[in-house]
Amino acid sequence: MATETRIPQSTRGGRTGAYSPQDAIAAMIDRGYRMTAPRRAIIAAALRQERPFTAEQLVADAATNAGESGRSTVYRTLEILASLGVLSRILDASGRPVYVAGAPIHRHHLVCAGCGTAIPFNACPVGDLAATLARENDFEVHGHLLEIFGACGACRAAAR
Amino acid sequence: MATETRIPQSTRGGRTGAYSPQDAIAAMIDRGYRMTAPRRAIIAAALRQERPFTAEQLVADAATNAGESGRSTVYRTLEILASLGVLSRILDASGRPVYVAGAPIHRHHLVCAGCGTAIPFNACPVGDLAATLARENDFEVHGHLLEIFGACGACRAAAR
DNA sequence: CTGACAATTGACACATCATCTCATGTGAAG
DNA sequence: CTTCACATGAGATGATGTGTCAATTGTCAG
Repeated sequence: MATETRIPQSTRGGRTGAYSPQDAIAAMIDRGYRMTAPRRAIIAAALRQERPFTAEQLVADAATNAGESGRSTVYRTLEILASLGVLSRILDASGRPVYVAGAPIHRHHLVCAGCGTAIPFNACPVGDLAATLARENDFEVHGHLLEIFGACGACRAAAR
Repeated sequence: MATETRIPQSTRGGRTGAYSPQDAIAAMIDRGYRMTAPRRAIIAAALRQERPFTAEQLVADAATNAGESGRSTVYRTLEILASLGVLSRILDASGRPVYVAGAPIHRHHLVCAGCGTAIPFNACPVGDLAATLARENDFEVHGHLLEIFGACGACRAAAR
């Protein structure tokens, strides 16, 4: 069975809800996935990132810092990690999909157009509005995406 | 000169703020763009769409229903139309960019995952929150994107 | 009306991102 | 240790998008 939701035990990365590689590995085994060398390398590389990253970036990173994982394997593993909540797949300011560590509880971020940093926030102003709109438009709401774009302090300073 | 904002005169399509081909052509000429046969065909094809469409779909549509416009021309013209507010470029439920008729006043949409229809809405619950988050995170807000995903009535009915 | 010039076109090359296939490799259960 | 289903990864394929440049064409001045 093991259908329970996995809660990461350690948050020593300082990020709320962040998984350690061990947590991620445990979560994968828990779901019946085999633990292979490429997967370990990809998990390590993914959780090593400090900023949102594209799948293609991780292909390159895993190639240099780990033992050459194939593109297919990287894409597949990222997909699995996203499905487990270890990573979330969000959109950057250009609408391109990027991965970021952490569970996609809300997919709400402040996204810096300069450096790509996505600062998550929990306040959700959408709930009531979504319910109202759903009623008015005969629409069944499944989820929502709120991304606030702009420039972080560091990037504004660098621009000067 | 002619820096005034163009307001579409006709809304007979029934959609709020929709441009007619004539409006779109006038807006382009107004900005100094030349009116060519391919552009007329692309405008007509774009405004004929009843649902959000990708650039590639319009390449195909313009090829069959109009006189074969090149891919480059279609992409360039859609970009111009988006810059004029005739179309907006939004993201579908998969994060892929699609075009939809109308000005992107807020980029707020109810997006149906089934048929891709994007129902725009104007209520914006983000303003105060964005200001607060900006202050707390030393972040300069440039804009935001709010997309509520789900299923429209027609698609729910079709599913049954 | 007509010529001239600059905007525009579109075929094509190229780049990026992502998915699929399938022969080969390997983790892990027994 | 054997077995086999799961996993890998090289390469093909395809979708999307950008850049180039010679040929074409809209528009304006005269």
